Amino acid sequence: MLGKPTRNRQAERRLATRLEILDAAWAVAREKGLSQVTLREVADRVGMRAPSLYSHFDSKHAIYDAMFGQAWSEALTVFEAAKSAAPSERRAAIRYMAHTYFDFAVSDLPRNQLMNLRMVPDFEPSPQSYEPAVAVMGIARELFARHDITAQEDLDLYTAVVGGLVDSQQANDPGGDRWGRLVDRAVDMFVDNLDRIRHQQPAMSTKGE
Amino acid sequence: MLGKPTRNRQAERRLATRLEILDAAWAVAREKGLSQVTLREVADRVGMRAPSLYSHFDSKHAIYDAMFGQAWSEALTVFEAAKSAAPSERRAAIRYMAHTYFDFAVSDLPRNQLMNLRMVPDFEPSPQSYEPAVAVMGIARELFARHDITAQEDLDLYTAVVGGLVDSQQANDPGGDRWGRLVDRAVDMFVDNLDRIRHQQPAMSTKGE
DNA sequence: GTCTATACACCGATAGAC
DNA sequence: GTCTATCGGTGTATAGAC
Repeated sequence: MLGKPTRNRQAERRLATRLEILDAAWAVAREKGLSQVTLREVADRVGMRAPSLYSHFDSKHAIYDAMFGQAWSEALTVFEAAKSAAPSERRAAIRYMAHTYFDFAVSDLPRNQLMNLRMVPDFEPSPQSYEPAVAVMGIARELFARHDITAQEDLDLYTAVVGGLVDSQQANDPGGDRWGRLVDRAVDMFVDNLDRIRHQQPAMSTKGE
Repeated sequence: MLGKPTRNRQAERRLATRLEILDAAWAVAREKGLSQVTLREVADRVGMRAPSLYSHFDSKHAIYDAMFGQAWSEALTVFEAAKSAAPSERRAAIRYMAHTYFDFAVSDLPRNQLMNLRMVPDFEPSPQSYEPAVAVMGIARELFARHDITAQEDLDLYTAVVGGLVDSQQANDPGGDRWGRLVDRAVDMFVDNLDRIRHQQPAMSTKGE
């Protein structure tokens, strides 16, 4: 008597359909903007009627949620590679991480809009989709820890600076590099500030959470 | 024969109604969020039917546009006062301006969401409503010029840093001060970086746009 | 000019037949 | 699973009462 097949054709087909729907949603987002992603438009692109999408996703927010998870999973892949490829010297390493994040964020407008919330009113990611986002933060934290940067305030300041550069770039000069050119300088500014603070107070290096 | 009355009661009434509508829209935004501002809800609060709002505004976007103009006009008032009250020493002056902007932005979530776009899909402010926003930038530019900071890159870096602090604060710790505590440090970091760059290249002080 | 009633096109979501 | 039909919601256009 044969047992259950190791491959489940039905589950594979179902997963493929889910991915097809998400691809269509990304396509609409990139062509017409994130706010123009409607169930009818997405359904049309995959050859369905709008209500049929509910067989694969509980709601429109569930589609956004899955896209959010995809986006941060992509980021996780990029950051894991960057972690291995990063230079060993502190300033160079942080420059490398900053450029990695900046380029990734700026290269895809709707993806970044979705990843950093806003723009989709009332959308909150599920814990599951948030997982890769936490993992990305963990990688950044590890890399900073290599260079003895562990204080939460230091990481907060860094994320605010790099996030501010990304936001300014996308809002005021999309497609250009007016703020991209400032990434190295911003990192230098940050590292110099760290050095200065430690020089003044050399005994507070293991404070952060 | 009497000429035209100097006061136009009809125009006054019309303006008052416009302000009443905008106040109602702000109230909805603060109570339920910016995305929950609907014409029917706003109309209900001022004792009208939804289509009647079209006697006072061309569209819902026109309401957002007027709110955008109001918000930046408030900012202009605050910044003009700050300009007069700012300390004369450079570092202290920039700290003062940074705190002024940070506190203003953080104190009203929906206002800031509207001022810095996003969150309202497809909304673009009209040139007229954008005017006070430009004026605010002009004031900031003047104050920086007092301290010989005129290069566009320097201003770009500053706005990115302060904007990043505001965004981080509102997104990750609304109501708290986790990033607010970093404002002084961020300004110091910025000013130190300016000093360092000038010390290295003392002949590039009049480069910016 | 100001407001209302009505209507339209679109949205996300649900119910039920097949 | 996917369909059709439909619901309550939205922004908005228009015709007409006052």
